Amino acid sequence: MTYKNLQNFNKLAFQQRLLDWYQANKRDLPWRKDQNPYKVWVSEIMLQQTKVDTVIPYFYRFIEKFPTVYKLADAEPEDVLKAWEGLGYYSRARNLQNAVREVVATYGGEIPSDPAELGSLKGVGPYTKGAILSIAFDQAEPAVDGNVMRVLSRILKIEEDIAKARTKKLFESYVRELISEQDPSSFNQAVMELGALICTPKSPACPRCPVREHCLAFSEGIEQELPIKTKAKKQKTIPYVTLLIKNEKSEYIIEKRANKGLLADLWQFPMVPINEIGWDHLENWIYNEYGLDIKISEKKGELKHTFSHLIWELEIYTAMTSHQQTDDERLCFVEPEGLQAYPFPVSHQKMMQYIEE
DNA sequence: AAATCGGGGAC
DNA sequence: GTCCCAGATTT
Repeated sequence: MTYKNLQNFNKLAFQQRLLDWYQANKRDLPWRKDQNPYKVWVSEIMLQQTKVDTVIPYFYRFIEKFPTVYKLADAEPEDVLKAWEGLGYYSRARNLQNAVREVVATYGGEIPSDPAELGSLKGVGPYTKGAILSIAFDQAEPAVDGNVMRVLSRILKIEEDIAKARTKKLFESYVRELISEQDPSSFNQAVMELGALICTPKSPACPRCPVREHCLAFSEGIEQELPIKTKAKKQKTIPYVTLLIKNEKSEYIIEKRANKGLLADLWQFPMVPINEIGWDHLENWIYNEYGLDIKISEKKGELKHTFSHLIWELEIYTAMTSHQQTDDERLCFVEPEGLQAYPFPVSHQKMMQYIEE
C-alpha cells in the first residue's frame, strides 16, 4: 500500500483531525501569545536544533533585553552574545542581529512578508522562512524540520534518507499538497507539535495519535523503522592543556576567540593543543603566543566536552605570571568577580569552579 | 554532497 | 554510550 501521488489520501479529513487535535492540545508557549513577527523570528532561530524546554528561559530574557528590532539592531554584539551564552550555535546570534540591522536599514524596521526578501536575511534558511511566513503572516508555505520529516515519513511511508539534503525538498512538495490554506499557521505548528508530543523518535504514542487512521506506517506496524536516517560519523578527540593564569593581583588572563569558526567571539582561558606543541615547549609557546612569562603550578582537574563533530579533553592547570597588563587587544586580565560580564562557552564556565577563593 | 557549528536531555 | 532536537552556512 502506498499513497502514490496522494490519490488515496483523504486530505480534508487529515487536516480536520490534525487541526482539532492541535487546538485542544497545543502547549502554552511564550511565542504563541501573539503573531508578532519579531518574536516568531527570535523563537524560530532559538529553536533550531534546540528543544522547547531549553529555549523558553532564553526567549524570555532575550525579549526582555531586546524587545524590538530597533533595540536589537542598536545593541552591542557582545551583549547579544552574552544573552545567547549556553544556547549553542553562536553564529545564530550574530546572524540574527545582522539580519535585524538589515531589516531596520532596508525595510524601515518592518520584517518583510515577501518570501524572497525574508529568505535573503542572514540565518533565515528554508525552514525558518516558511515558519515565519506561515506562523506570523498566515501564508501557505512549508516549514519542514526534523519533526515534519519524521511525522510525514511515517504517515506517507516515505523511505528516503532524511539525512540527505535532497529529501527535504521532497517533503516540502508534500506539505504544499497537504497544508491547510485556511490555517497554514496552525497546520505547520500542528505537525511539529504532533512530532514533539506523540510521533516521537523512539516509541511513538500511536494509540493517542489523532491521525493514526491516515498513517501507513501504523497500519503496517513499521512506525519504529521510520524515518530512514544514515548515521553521523563519530567525533575526533583533541586534548588541550587549559590554563588558569593568575597575576599578583589575583586577576586571570582570558582571551577572545577568533571571529569565525567554532565558538566565534566567545571568551576563554588560554588553551594549548598539547599534541601539537608538546609539554617541553608549553611555557615557551605561551610566551610566543600571548607575550606572557608564566610558571605552571599544579593540575586542578579534567573536563571532557563533546561537540557535534569533535571532543575536547581539557586538562586544567593553574599558573602564575608577573605581568599586570597586556597590549594585545584579544587578551584581558579580569578579577574572578568580573568574569561573569563576558560570554564564555559552557566548557570554560565549568573551568571557573577551579578558581580558588 | 559533505562538513561545520553547541549543548542538553531522553533512553 | 546513542540519538536528536521548530537548521543554516560554508566548503
